[in-house]
Amino acid sequence: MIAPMKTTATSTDVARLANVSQSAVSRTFTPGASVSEQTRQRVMEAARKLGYRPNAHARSLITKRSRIIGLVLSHLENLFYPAALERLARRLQHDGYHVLLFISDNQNSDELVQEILQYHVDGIVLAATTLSSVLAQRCADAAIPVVLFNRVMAAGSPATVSSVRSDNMAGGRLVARHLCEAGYKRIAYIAGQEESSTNLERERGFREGLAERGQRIWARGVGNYDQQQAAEVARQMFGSAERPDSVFVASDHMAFAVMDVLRHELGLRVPQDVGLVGFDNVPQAAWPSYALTTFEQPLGPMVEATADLLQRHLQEEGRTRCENVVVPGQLVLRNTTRPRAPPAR
Amino acid sequence: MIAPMKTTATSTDVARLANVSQSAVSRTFTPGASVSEQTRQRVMEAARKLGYRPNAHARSLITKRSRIIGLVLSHLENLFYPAALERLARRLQHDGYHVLLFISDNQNSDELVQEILQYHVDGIVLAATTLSSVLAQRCADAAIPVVLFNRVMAAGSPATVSSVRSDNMAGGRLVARHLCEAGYKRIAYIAGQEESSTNLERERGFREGLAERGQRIWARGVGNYDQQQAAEVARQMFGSAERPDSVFVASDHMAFAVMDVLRHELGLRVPQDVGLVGFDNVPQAAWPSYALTTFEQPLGPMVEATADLLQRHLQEEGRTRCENVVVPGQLVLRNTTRPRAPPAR
DNA sequence: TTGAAAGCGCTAACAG
DNA sequence: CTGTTAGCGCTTTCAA
Repeated sequence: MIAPMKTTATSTDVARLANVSQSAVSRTFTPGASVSEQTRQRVMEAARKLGYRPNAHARSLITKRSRIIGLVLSHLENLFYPAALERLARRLQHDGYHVLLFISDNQNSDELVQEILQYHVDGIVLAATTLSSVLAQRCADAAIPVVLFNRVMAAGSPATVSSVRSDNMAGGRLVARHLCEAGYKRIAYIAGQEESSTNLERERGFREGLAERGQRIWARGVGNYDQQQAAEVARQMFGSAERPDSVFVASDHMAFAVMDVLRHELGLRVPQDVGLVGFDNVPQAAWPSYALTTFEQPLGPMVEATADLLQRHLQEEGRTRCENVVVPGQLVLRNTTRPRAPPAR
Repeated sequence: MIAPMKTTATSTDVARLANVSQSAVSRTFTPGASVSEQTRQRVMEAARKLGYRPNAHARSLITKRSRIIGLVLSHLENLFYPAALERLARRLQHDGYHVLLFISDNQNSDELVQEILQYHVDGIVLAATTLSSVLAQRCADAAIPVVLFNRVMAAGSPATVSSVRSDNMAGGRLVARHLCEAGYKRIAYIAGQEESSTNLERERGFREGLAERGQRIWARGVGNYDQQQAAEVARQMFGSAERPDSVFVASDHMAFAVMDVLRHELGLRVPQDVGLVGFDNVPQAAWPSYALTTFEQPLGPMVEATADLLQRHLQEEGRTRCENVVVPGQLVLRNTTRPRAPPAR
């Protein structure tokens, strides 16, 4: 109905049209500022006519808050991350924040930090298992709130940043118990990125769980959270007659590749010949073709915790003790492991 | 080695420390500005000491370019989108741009436009099959370059925005030919979102391809690009004895759900009992458990085209004719359809 | 409640 | 090549 405006209107334009001061315009668009209903109306009217919206850059220049959260990711093939990304972005958007995306390859972390800092983001979420801890530290040094998603700082790091993760240790332990109770005897482990906190914790819990039952890891390989590598490991590990009778794979994403090698390359049946357990419970784990038994990392609670942590850091302006949130997860039993006991009748 | 700076240094600080003017600092950080090697060194030195980086907001306030691209997505479950997201973000990041993410639910498109506009993004990529055209139009009206990814404007829209898509029509046609040549006789179609341009084009091409061979769609259902709905359609469609002998599903994502229903709920064999073809060629289509025959939408070229289009719009400051890029794709034959002809011996 | 004035951190003329 | 000056669009004292 109205001709598209070629140029963006400024608060000055609106003020002029509404016959008020620039401050009045500003106040109208500042929740909780004191403006009379009358001026507010006039300003809104003028703003509508001009298609005016406050310029976020000008605003953040003076308020020193950009309402932007930097989100650093590395690889999105593991479906856990896109899912997390979507939920987090939704949640932050709901709170009036927006996500600025950074893809990292784990190299050039210095450069990346500089880029992030330029935008004066209000907070940073590091969601990449494989990201170096120095990146986190750099960001924290710049006095901006950092929360690690699905990982913690490497042991020995100054560790001044918050984190959210699921209970990887407990998860590993539960998987071990489940496998033992199902009667598996030659239990293998396929690791993710070896030095990542997720892998370290999962493997530790797994070993402990096995030890409880007087067992230990019968064979071990490293998949680095990569499908190709995991598949290769599976070929080697299950290629000989003296093969494991079950395997815990450190992520669902790798587990799918392993299962495909088992079934389609080696002709082994899952779970009859080999029991298989993953970790994450990504949507695909529920797809009937896989029906993967796995430990669930509860995305909803993890994202909520992340957003909450961020909010708290933002409000408390600096002095907030960093926190390490651990959200509980659960084992989801599907069809890739034998049931716990033989049918009772 | 140096104590973490609590507060961010400004160009003024750097100028003072380096004993130069503020402009000298600015020039040092502006590629292609004229600064003597000497001053440049001194500025860099001072900047390093202070941990200085130009403030992106202040910069964009005056340059009127934010080097931010708004990316609007709706649902990320369809793996085509996370993959696109990652590549696009990488590419833009490489060019010195960054992606600000917006998740849309197709409602409140007005509000969303306002939010986007606040950030004065340099360009917008709309990557959601199901997004309303009015959103696109609004953005275009604000005189900011918009490129539609994997879709075009609805017919009848003012259509002043560029787009990148694969050759959906040709894809549909190829699928039809392939199915006919493989000898299928009762060929079904499961649609995506009915009014989306992707679905319209794919279905049209499909119908034409069938017509060429004197065939027509034998049964039809609507899955709305959703797995649940697609599964439900499959149950109905293949539940009776008079069932189709093959089906073209408008996206891989739906096709996986359909295949699982076929195999695991209805006990039908693919491809022996039912031939199945998808669209997209997402990574999962290559997983051996699915080995889905599908039409590939070539992500690399599509993303390149999107970035190029954006670049061109940005450089040509306004007057650029809008362009509709169609990148060619190809049929990827896997194991969900019978081979073209029976074995020759 | 309102307006005038100052200034956030930066770049872009314009002289020199 | 360099510094001075003005001002991007906004919020925020401070007085009225």
